Amino acid sequence: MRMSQLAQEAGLPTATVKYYLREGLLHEGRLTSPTQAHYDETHVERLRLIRALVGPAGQSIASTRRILAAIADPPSELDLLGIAHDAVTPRYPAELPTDRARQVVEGLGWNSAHCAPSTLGALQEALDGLEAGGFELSDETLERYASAMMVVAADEIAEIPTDSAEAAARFVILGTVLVEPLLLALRRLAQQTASAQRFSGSRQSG
Amino acid sequence: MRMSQLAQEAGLPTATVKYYLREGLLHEGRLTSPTQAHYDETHVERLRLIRALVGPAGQSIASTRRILAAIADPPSELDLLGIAHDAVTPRYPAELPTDRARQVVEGLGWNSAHCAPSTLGALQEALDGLEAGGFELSDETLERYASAMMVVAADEIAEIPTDSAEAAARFVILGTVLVEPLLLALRRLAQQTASAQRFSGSRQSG
DNA sequence: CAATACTGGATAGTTAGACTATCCATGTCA
DNA sequence: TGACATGGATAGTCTAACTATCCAGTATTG
Repeated sequence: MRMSQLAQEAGLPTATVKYYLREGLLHEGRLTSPTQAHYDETHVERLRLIRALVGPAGQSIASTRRILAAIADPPSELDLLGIAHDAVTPRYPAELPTDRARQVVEGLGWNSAHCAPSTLGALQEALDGLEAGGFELSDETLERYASAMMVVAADEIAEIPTDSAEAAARFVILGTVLVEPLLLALRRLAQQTASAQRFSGSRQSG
Repeated sequence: MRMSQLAQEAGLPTATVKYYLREGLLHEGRLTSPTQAHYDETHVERLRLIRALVGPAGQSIASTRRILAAIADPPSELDLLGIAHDAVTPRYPAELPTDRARQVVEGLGWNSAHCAPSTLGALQEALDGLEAGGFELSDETLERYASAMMVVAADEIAEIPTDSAEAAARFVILGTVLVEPLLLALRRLAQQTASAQRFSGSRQSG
């Protein structure tokens, strides 16, 4: 198919498709002449993936490019997560001390040596944010949250496909990013459900 | 204190403080003359909160304004969550059908009538995103994720302070937003921990 | 085979969001 | 008194993500 049809299939203006081509998010079509190209189903799928990443998953174009690159050139299983997380985690100021984050991680019985610095930075920022908002989480609460997320994470790690490096990379990298909005939506729905139970039934729709 | 000192306490340029004043995020200082004003500790705290919201919590200025307004003018406990979630959830296209989201919620044994439309929209988008990425979550996996988030949510709902409407509003609204980055960070750390366990020990730092 | 429409690629322009800089008529204080 | 700071208004900057225009080169149609 040609570009206008590709754009139509993906529900995007051709100008946007051209933009994604320029930005290297979408692979080139097969040139049939110096000024004409053909696109196929892989382009349609890629566009859908791009939209999912920059839409619900909230990734930037630059981050999406890194994610797609990591999938296309799969790293070894050993540092898959590191690369996935680094591709996705914004840079934190290197001077941000992560003492408290480390302390929390160790307190949970996890080994902070296994944790990427950028992820520890993210935890530190989250803790700082809560503090700025006047929240203090008890250790027990933090532990409950952490074990809840461990349930999710253990599940995900267990389900990493082992048949091919490509499949594993795709699973880990996309799973990292695409499951985030799912979890946040589930949390809110759970809050609404729990709230309805606590305030026994009648709540106005908000 | 005066503006330059306020800005210094918060670690921000005065131009930014002025901007937040203009945008209505920061309450006015007490005028001591037509062109001079005094600020106090509440302004410093407010600035810290604003930075936490627009920083780690990733909220926009407009969303931050809604959040602060909801805290300042606390709604009843009954529709607190609805307002908190609406203040925070981006608008979803109204025509987006949420059939599947409803079905998932009901399948979890929750009552979709207790769920805000915007939150169902968020769930639907998350599910669509996963599908676009070629993921299919089994019902069991979805259930495990949902119950993990219910652990978190039930905890939060149970801890809503009951002494004052202000305290409750602050807890719910800020908790909704500020805990999100915490959960995402914990999930990644849990993944790294689980991964290290699965691949028995030696993983390069990423 | 000429007229027309469309294509891919390059380049420039737009929009929105979040600041940032400049001005200026007061205040303040050494 | 006079240098400097302040609050408020206004305009400018910067980045990200598109969007519009242009143009030479096909494809297509009568």
